[in-house]
Amino acid sequence: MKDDALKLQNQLCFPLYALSKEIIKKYTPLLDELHLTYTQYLVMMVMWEKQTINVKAIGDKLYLDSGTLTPLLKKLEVQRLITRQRDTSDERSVIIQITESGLALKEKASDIPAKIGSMFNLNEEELIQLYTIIHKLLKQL
Amino acid sequence: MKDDALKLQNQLCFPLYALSKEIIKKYTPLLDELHLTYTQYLVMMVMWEKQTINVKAIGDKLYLDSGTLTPLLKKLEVQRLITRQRDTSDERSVIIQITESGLALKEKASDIPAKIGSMFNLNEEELIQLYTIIHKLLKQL
DNA sequence: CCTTTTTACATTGTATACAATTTAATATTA
DNA sequence: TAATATTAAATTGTATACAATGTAAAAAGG
Repeated sequence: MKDDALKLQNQLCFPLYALSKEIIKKYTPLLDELHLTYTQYLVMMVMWEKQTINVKAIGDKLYLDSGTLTPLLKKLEVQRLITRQRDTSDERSVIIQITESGLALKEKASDIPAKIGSMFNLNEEELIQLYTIIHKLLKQL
Repeated sequence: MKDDALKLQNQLCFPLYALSKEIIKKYTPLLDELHLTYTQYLVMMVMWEKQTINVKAIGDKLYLDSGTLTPLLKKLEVQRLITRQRDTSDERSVIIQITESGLALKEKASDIPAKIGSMFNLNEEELIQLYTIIHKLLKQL
């Protein structure tokens, strides 16, 4: 690798980490109204798409393990947004189901993407570049 | 904003968050040898550059607050990598100084950037695009 | 100069993250 | 099929993150 490229890569890992945190901070006030944290919101997005899915599959989608998901899902259960039950056909697995309240919350969350998007002043070309590179990296790692 | 752009932006926040976490996971085995976590490594990078700096300035550079830094800096102090002392000219401020051991650790860490870089199969153009867009976003947020 | 405000750090409380281990169930294979 | 290996969750322990609050010091301003 060229020296320049090495230097540049050095200036990428930290900004990526910082940017990720700053974006999550922007979500926080919007999600407060729904009584969700960012990670809980990610899980609910999966649930809005799937309605029924097990813990393992949620983890695969969100790059999270049971150590993170188990307590988080218990909190969503307390809020009556989901239910948790063992899979009778495979007792190792726990099936997560969205509730009526959970589904209803989707409407309340519907304006969040646009609000967050409006904070990103990127043009279409930049969005596509960023999308392309990030997904390429995620596949590599 | 166009619908397409909105959809794309939706597929950006989460991948950014996931990518950031995956990259940090790649650092972990390398940093284990130095008995540092990723965040501790970021602080040490600041110390290698500055030698002497106060907590507030570290926080500004790394987007971290005293709630995160105070306990982390105490751990680095226990490891004898830094010292902490009140600024006599402004008793509100705490001055962090790197120690000999702390400086010595820089050599051990010198091959980390190249090792991480080798996991990024991006060409120069992509590196520059990513760098440009991330820094643009960080400035906006 | 004295009151008010701001600043820097520490503390408290909540919520991730994740490695490592444990437990129970299922799959594999000798 | 009995022993072994693998898998899915849960648990434990450590380390962030950060909002909110507390505390003490410094700055501002009347």
